[in-house]
Amino acid sequence: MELRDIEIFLTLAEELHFGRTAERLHVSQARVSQAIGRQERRLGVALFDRTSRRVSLTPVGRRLREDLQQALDLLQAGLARAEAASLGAGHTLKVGVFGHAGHELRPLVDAFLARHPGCDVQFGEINGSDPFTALRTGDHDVHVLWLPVAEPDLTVGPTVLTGGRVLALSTGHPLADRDSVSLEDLADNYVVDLGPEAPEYWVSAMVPTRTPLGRRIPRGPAARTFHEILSLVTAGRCVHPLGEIVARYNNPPGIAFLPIHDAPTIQFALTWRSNHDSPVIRALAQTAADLGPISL
Amino acid sequence: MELRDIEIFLTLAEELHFGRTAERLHVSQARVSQAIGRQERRLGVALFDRTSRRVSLTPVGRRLREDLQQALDLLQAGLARAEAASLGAGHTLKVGVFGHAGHELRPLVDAFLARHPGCDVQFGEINGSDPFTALRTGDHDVHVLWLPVAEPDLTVGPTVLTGGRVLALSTGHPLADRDSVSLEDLADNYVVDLGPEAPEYWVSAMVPTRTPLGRRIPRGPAARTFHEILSLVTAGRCVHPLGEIVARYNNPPGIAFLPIHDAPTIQFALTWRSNHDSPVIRALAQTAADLGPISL
DNA sequence: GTACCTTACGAGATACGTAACCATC
DNA sequence: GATGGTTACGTATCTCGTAAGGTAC
Repeated sequence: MELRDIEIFLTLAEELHFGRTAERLHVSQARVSQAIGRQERRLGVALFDRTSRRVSLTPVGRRLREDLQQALDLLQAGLARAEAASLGAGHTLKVGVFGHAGHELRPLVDAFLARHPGCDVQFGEINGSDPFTALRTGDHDVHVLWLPVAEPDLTVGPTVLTGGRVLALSTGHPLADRDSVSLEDLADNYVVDLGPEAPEYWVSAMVPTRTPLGRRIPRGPAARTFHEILSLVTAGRCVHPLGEIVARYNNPPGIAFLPIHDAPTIQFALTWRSNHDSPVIRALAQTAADLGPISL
Repeated sequence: MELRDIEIFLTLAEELHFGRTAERLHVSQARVSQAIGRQERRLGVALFDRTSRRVSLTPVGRRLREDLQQALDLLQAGLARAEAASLGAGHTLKVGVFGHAGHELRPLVDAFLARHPGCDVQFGEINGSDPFTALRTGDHDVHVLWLPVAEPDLTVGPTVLTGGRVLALSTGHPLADRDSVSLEDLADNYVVDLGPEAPEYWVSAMVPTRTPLGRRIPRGPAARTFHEILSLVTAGRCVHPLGEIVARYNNPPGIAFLPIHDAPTIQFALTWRSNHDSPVIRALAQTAADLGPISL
C-alpha cells in the first residue's frame, strides 16, 4: 500500500517528529523512518532535513506536501462518498448471536437503524460448539462472541455486552438449593464438552478446565446445541457454566441457574472476517463503540 | 499498493473490459477481477454491472471514477514535480563499466547530460570476476553488463552496446596467424577461470563451457582482473573470449585478438538494484532506450 | 462451444516490528 | 547519558499469477 507511505509523509510533515508520527499512525518509529527513506530514494531528493534533534521540511518536501495533501483529501472524499452510497443502499447485516442475546442488543440495533435508515439487521443463531464457521462461510456477517477471540482471520470489534455468569444444574443437584456457587464447586462435577470444533482457548474462557485453585474440572459428554446442553444438565449428568443472560430468558423445567459469584464478568464483542469488512459492518461497530457495552 | 487498485479501477472504467484492462496494465485478468472485487467488498457497493458479455459502470462507480481520476492526476503531478526537482539538483551517477566501454558510451552520456544539465556521470571500473558487488554495496549506481543478467535483486534496463566477440591469444599461439577463429577451436585450449564470485550462468554467456558441438572447453587458471587475464594469455597458458570492444581499445604486446566468427553478438545492458532506482537512473535508462543500442 | 469473468491456491514480494546502532544535545 | 533517527533482519501479510470453474451468448 503506497497510500500508507503518503499518509506517513503527510503526518510527519505535520508533526515534524518521527516518534509522534509513529504514535499517531499506530506504527513503529522504524517504519516511519523506512517509509520516508524509501520515498526519498524513489524521488531522489530529500524531503526532510533532519538531525536527531530537529526535523524540518525541505522546499521540495513542502511543495510535495501541498500537492499530496490535496490529492489525498480528494481521494478520501471520493471513497467516503461511495461508502455513504453503500450505507444508503439497503444492506442487510446478518448477525450471529447466542440464544436470546439479540433481544438484549435491541438498543444497539435501534441506534444503528436510526443512523442508517436504508439498512437492516437480521439475527441468526450460533452455538458454542462452532462459533466461527458461519462467519467464515459468509452465512453471517458479524458474530457476537465472548472474549477472548484470537483467530488470525477475524477482527474483534467493540464489546457490546458484559455480564456475570451462572451455573446451570439440575434442580435435583446437591448444590441446587444454594443461592450461588463458586468456581471451585465445578471441580466436583462434569461440565459439558463442546466438542473439538471450537478452539480450546475460547471454550475455556466460558467453561474453564481448572478452578482458580487449580483443581481439574472434568469434561463430560459432548453436546452441540444449547438444548443438548440443557438436556444433559436436566438429566443430572453435567453442570454447565453459561452467561447470565441465559438465566434471564430461559426457565426450563428441572434446571436451576445459580450465579457463580467468583467468576469474572464476561464480555461479548462484535467479530467479523478481517477480509470482509464493509461500510455496513464498520458502521455497526461504530455505533456499538459510541453506545458502549450493555451491562446485564 | 492500494494505488494500484485505484489505477486498475480507473483503467477498467475506461476500457469496460477486463481482458484489455489487464493487458494495458501488464497484469493478469484474474488480478483485475480480484482488485475490483476487493474494492467493491470494501466499499460495500457494486462499481460495475457485469455479465460475462458486458461491463458497465454503476452510478456509484461513475461518480467514484471522476473523484479518483482527479485525485490520481494530482498525486502523480505532485510526484512528478518532486522527481523533476531531483533531476535538476545535481545528482552524480556512478556507472560501472568494463575497461574502455565508457568511451564507447559517450553518445549516451552526452545525450543524457544534454537532457539533464544538473546531472553528472562518472565511470567506475568493474571486471568479470565480480560483476555485481559494487552495485549491491552502493559503490556504483548502474552497471553495464553483458546479458543475460538474472539476479533477483537487480533490474535489467535497455541494451546500450552490442557487438561481436574476439578471442585473445598469445601471438605465439598456433591459431594466431588465422584471420578468425571458431568457437570450436576453444575446445583445444584452456580459457581463464573467472573464479567463483560471478555466477556461472553469467560467465558462461561470455566464456562458454562447451562448444556449439558440445565439446567441453576446459577452464584454466583463475584471474580476477583484466590485466591478470592478459598476462595468462600472453604467457600462452590460456586463450580467452572477450567483447569486440576490447580489441578496439587495447593493443597489448604479445597478444592477438581474433574475431570469433560463429559467436553470437553479445549485448550489454544497463543494470541497477531494483530497490534503489531513482529518477536519475530512470532518466538514464529512458535516454538509453530512446537512443537505442550502440553497435560496434 | 466460445468468450470472458470469477475463484482457489501457491509462490514471491512487501510491510512492519524488534533490536541494535549511531548521532546530537 | 538521554532522546531520537537509522539500519539489519526475521516474519506475517499481501500481491499476483496459474489454472480451474462458472456463466452468458
